[in-house]
Amino acid sequence: MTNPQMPYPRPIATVDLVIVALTEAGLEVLLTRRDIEPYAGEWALPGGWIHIDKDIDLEAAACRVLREKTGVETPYLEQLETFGSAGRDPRGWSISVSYVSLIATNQMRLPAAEHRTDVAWTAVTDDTVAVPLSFDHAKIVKSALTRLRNKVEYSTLPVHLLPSGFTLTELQAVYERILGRRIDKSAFRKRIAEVDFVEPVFGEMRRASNRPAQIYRVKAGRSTILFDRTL
Amino acid sequence: MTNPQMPYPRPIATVDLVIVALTEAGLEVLLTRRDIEPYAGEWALPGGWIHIDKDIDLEAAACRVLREKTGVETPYLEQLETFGSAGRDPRGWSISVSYVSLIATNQMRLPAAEHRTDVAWTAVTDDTVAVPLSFDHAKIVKSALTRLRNKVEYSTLPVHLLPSGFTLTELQAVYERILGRRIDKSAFRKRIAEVDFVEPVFGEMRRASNRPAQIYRVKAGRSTILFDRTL
DNA sequence: ATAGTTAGTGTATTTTGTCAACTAAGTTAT
DNA sequence: ATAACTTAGTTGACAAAATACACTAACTAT
Repeated sequence: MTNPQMPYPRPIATVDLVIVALTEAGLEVLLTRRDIEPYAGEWALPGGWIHIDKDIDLEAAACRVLREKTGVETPYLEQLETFGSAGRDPRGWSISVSYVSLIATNQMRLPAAEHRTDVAWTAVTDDTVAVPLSFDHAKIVKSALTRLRNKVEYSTLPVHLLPSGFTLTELQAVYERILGRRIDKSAFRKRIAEVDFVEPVFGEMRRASNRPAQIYRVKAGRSTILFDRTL
Repeated sequence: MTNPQMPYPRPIATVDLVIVALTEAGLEVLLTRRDIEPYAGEWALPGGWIHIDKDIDLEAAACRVLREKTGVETPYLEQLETFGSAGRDPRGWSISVSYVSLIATNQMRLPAAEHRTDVAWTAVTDDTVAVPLSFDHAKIVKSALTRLRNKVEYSTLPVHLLPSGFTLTELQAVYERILGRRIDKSAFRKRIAEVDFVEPVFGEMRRASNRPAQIYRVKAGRSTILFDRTL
């Protein structure tokens, strides 16, 4: 820093979001089609420039992007990793602060309604989406899903992928689908009880042609808790 | 993004480093005294603007700062968290991409030689340094040390705080000092053997007035490995 | 009633962690 | 020389925890 009064040229600064939901098909990521250059017409993560006049901080910028794309107001939002280099954007040296957001499918004001071709949920396999992505967004997606899978192993994070009322069997199924392996029912319930982050909603039951299941909700303020050990 | 061809005003972009070493006194963090406004004369984390003409990417910028301050060339360097807001720097909306670096005390070309008053190692207690820090750097230090302590629990990360040859007892002592609790010798050695990341340097022994101890080194390419379970 | 299905719990077995003792190999004091 | 001391490194008994698997419960459909 020889003379910082003389301003250095500044890099481009953006936030990009990996918005994840779990559907029947598996994990899906929300993508948008770019309407301007560079990469016009191609798929990219929802994101945008930081508006230094409107956004009070990074998280506010990420929230704004999320609201604009999905209408979700109070999501699970976590900073992921920051990518910055001379080459990742043809317009010049750029920084992307990336965030992961988990949302329950039913929480959205359907941003990907059938007739829209500029927003789409895209299935993820092997931490990769099926379509090619602009910039280094494929790397960001991979980073997000690696982090997600690791964290699921020792946290209550998957509740954010479910609606507010759910059964323990449903919760277990979310863990199993993300981890890609079976979990023992009794071990799973023991762990959930220890962590003490859900409570039964008395009277509310999920009914089917079998024994009804108790419906649970997250205890106030305990939505993300880390386990001592892995599942 | 209404018209991104018209450039938005860009935030200030910097990298800041939490450089950690372990001395007899405990964990210490390297601080520098600022020579220019804002906060001239006060302590801050080593850091600097991203030079978009010289730095190829964020990690290169962090490496440059580390080299300038400590002379260390091949450190353990890990991206931590990115802080950005309208208010954290009086000069305007600014982004700080923070990194943690672990270095062995003896690896440095003494940046904090006795006669220098602009660089200093400062003891950490309770994830806080003893002196007040500029900007939001106290928050960055806290974030770094929280991450460090968590990660020590399930990774081989502490080797980076030791010189290249070390005994298992020395390695265990590093874990114990960071975690602040005793670890059972036999359990510790079992875990280290399982992870298989160190190997004995045959013939080299640490000698004292007792039974000599085998000296170990990190196996090539296995310097940072995660455990299945916690220590 | 009975069969079928999923919810929810209990238990035996195996695995893992804890604690403490033990042997090993050197130095130092007598 | 030898006994005392110190730290290195290993072993085994016991307690605690994870795992697998079976069992009981509560409903619907036939």
